[in-house]
Amino acid sequence: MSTSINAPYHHGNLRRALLEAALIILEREGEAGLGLRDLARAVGVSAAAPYRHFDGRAALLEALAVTGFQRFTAAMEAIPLANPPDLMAAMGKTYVLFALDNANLFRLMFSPQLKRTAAPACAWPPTRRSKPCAISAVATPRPAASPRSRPWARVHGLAVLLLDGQIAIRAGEDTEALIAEIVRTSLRLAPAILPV
Amino acid sequence: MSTSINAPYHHGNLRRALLEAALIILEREGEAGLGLRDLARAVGVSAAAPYRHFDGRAALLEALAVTGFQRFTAAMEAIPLANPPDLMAAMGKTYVLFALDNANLFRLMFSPQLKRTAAPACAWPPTRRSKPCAISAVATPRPAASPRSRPWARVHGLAVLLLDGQIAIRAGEDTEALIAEIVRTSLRLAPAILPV
DNA sequence: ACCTGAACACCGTTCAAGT
DNA sequence: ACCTGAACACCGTTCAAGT
Repeated sequence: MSTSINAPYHHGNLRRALLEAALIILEREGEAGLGLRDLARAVGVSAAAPYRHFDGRAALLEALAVTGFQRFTAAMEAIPLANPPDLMAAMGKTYVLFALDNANLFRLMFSPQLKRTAAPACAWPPTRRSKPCAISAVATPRPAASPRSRPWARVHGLAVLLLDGQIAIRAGEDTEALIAEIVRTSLRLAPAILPV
Repeated sequence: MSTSINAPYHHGNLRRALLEAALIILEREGEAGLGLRDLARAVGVSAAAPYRHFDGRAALLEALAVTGFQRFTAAMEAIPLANPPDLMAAMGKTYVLFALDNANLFRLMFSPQLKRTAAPACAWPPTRRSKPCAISAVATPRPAASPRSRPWARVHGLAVLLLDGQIAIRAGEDTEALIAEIVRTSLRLAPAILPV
């Protein structure tokens, strides 16, 4: 019986189990509270076991960030497929809600302490040219980093302001509607009027 | 001779020495790289000595944040006294430049992991009513946390975007001028047009 | 190939003891 | 009153050894 419980870890899915447990701990305790030994304990494995799958704590954090960017990109790329009446507003809303729903993961994704060994997998907007969807029309690649060419900057700023509690949402307010309105206004004005 | 070197620490300025050294290490290594034992070593004192002056690492971090807010507030309050032609632009520029010049301290000041035991000393805009300067005309107290009532939110967002590298400044660009222009535009439009 | 156990050099924190 | 030395329970990381 104990064999059936431990069996999966001998079948190659310890890496996934570690990542899943790590995501939960990260969101509950924050990055500082995510210890490699705690993680190994949570998954029921020895303290040294994670080192078969990750080069160390920094590598684990980067792997978490990469899965974060994958989920984030997937969520953003799903929006145009639904043909919403206001595409920009819908994508901005998804952007901000992802940040609020995955606060610590989002913070980690944009943390300056990330090693970013797998650079292109740790960036938004995605740099690959293979996906010709609405994103490429809106998103500009890294090199052209002029403020004018970064329409997502405003939305990112809004997300961070909400995360930092710098913009507080009053009790009883319709969070989603408020965010949608702010995002809509920001994105509409951004290219037309504002230099950011 | 060794007496003259160690003497200051017996005269009551170990606390200040710790804070000064901590600020340097924080800016060089980031919050994660600021260890209590490293700090004690850097100041030439035993590992237990800091505990006479701070309740622990969290308390030291909060003390750092408090001095950060003090310096920040002082810098901001100095602007109106100089009677600049465009007060808002000047204050916004000071805000953003402080963030860039004290990146890790600024991040710590708004970090969600801050204990904030001394709550009013860990906030911007300052909550005290004692200083009737231009700030009180612009800054709104915490309770009224509506997006509309937070003109500093946009500037804070810009600061974080620059810190995160989400808005990159191209090589050869006039950083100060660029920031000043963005800040000026943001602050002017904020109360009039935008809901943030 | 994948995991364990024990070890190493560290932490933050506490506490008796020194001056 | 302020600091030291030694100790405690932890870390992240490494490495021989197990299966």
